[in-house]
Amino acid sequence: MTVTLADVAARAQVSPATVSRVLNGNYPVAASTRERVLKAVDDLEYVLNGPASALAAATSDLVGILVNDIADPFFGIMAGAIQSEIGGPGGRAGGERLAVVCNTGGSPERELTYLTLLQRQRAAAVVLTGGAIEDPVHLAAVGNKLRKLTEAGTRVVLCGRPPTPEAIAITFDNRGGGQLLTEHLIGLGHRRLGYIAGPEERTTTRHRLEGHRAALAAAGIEDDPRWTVYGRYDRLSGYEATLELLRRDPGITAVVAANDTVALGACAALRDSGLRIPDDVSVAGFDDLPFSIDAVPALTTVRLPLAEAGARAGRIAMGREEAPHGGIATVRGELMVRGSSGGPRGA
Amino acid sequence: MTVTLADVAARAQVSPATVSRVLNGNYPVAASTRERVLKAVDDLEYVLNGPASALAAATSDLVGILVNDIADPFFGIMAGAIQSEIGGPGGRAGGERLAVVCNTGGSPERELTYLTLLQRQRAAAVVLTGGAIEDPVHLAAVGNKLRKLTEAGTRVVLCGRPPTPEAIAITFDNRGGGQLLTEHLIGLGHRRLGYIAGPEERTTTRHRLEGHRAALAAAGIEDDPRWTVYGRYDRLSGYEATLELLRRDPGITAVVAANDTVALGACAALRDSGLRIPDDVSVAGFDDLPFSIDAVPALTTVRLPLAEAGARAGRIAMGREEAPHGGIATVRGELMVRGSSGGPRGA
DNA sequence: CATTGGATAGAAAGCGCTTGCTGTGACGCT
DNA sequence: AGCGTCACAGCAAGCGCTTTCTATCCAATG
Repeated sequence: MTVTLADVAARAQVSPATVSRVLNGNYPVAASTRERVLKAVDDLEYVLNGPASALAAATSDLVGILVNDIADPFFGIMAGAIQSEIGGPGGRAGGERLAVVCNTGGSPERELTYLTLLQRQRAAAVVLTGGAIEDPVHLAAVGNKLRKLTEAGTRVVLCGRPPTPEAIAITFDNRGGGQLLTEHLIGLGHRRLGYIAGPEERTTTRHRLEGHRAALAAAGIEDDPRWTVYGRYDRLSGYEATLELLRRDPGITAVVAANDTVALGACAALRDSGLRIPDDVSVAGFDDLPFSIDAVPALTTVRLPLAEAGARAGRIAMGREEAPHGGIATVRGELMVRGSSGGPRGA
Repeated sequence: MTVTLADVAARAQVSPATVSRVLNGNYPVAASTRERVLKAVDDLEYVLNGPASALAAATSDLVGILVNDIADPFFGIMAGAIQSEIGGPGGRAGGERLAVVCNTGGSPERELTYLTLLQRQRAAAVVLTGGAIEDPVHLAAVGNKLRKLTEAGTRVVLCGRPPTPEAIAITFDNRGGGQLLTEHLIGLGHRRLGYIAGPEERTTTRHRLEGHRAALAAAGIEDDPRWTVYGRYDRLSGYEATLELLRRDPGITAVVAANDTVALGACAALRDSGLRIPDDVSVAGFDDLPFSIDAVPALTTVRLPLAEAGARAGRIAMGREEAPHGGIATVRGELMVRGSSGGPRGA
């Protein structure tokens, strides 16, 4: 029924070994033989059996990419960039690799399960994106898995994740970015800044918030606890948190959001509350996703080089680029000042 | 070095066959034996060898998802929904499956290569999303591949793609949606409507445009060829096409875009041209992606139930839902009237 | 002309798992 | 008591490929 290597070998009048070598191209095969084999492959429409060759060769051409939410462009952009570099069809690399994008939904258990699944498939490499969860138990479990994977020959790279001892990391300077943003707002004259944070247990959330607070501290502004609201990384969360901030202190003149999506929710809440942006309240986001420039007014935010970071992580995962010195590369964000931020009301 | 089934068997004092049966749970094993085996698995931190079992069982637990652009939420949303249904970790289904998201970038060759790669992996199922390319040669090649896959036991489902004889299809009524949208605009009094189409060779482009023209025809409006510009499904394309439309006929009072992303570009171009939306020119999108509601004014568009369609496709692919009658289910879009559309200038 | 060695091709031993078929006791039936 | 029936467990034959080692051929060398 299905065509096997042996069938091709028979048709080309060579041994299976030779066919295998033609297909893998890592052993001298006479040109005439090669052609005969290739012709037979073509005639028979032969398709290699992936599992069988993975078993025999003890490696597969699968590359895992773990993301929190595939529907979020933040992850989509990174995943796309990683994939373009791992040498799938159309990529520049040699062998044809299959990217396995795994959607963890931010759940620690799923993250672990997916890592096990990838280990089971003997993945060639794994790239984990997005912030980590700061639960020591989970962190240890992930670390353990990553070590196992590495030992089994799987290359592990973190992209936009805090570094761990177990893997090479391309990490974003969320702290610095947060600081930049808040400094900008303070520079405009703002003194009462609301902050909409992400989920409390995520590293990304903490780092961005730390940057924000560092900027406040540097300017000698006391951070009123009422000015910080935790939420999720989605639009609705931004909407609700903004209403909450307004309730707690109607006097805030700026809202800093955990990311652009949250910022859009904040804008909507402000508008619905009859406030103008930036005349009454300034808004800032984070990430500079493509849609941020289309908000009205366009969002002031911190641009993260998502595609570049993903591409680099992909190349490192494929061994086509050297790992950064010390195994860690920190990528800075760039402040994008746009229409959503301005001087405070009455300034 | 690596732990194998045999090691587990030895430790649990049973045969490898028994271990395999415990792990697959499709053969009676005494409770006491099972426990012993499970304990051994745990002690040894055994991880099944995916390729080996795929080879032996002649099926894998990989499910392919083909998308045009993973960074585009349109595809991200569908991919996420499909994945949540195929029973990966956290999904409701039984076995743990790995979703392989393949980014074709809209390229026909890559599409074919990925299908071959999935065939090679003996994927359990494949879901193709997004519009197809209307090149007969390519269509035939894809059809051929799909037939091969089906014959090999891979379930093939199309999601948001025009039906083909080779597969079950959940398809969007792009034509009807396009018509709805333009009817709405005509109803508001518009008579000079610019249309920014997607790439000319895509089915989605053609269907939406056909709907638009049908609405025009029904209202007795002659479609001036100058009013249609082809482009890509991205923001820049919308921006440039809008300027082009304005150049060709400054008198247009509405712009219908191929999708929401294009519509945002159109809005930007109009704004940059000093035109107000919808006072001077109305704008309409398509898809109702999450950001569309955050545009200012919010985008009038056609909502496509991306997540529902994806979920359904996923369930069908997993054999957990019956295929629709005749193998084709058509999903309609819903007109979402929002702020970006209004009566024409001077009405 | 015998010898050496490079270039190819083949034989065969697995890779680690699944599964059809074959035991083997224990149980219940007549 | 005798025998068919179950419920489990094990044996062993692959699944289709890779790769080491070996065999062969032929040109080049002394």
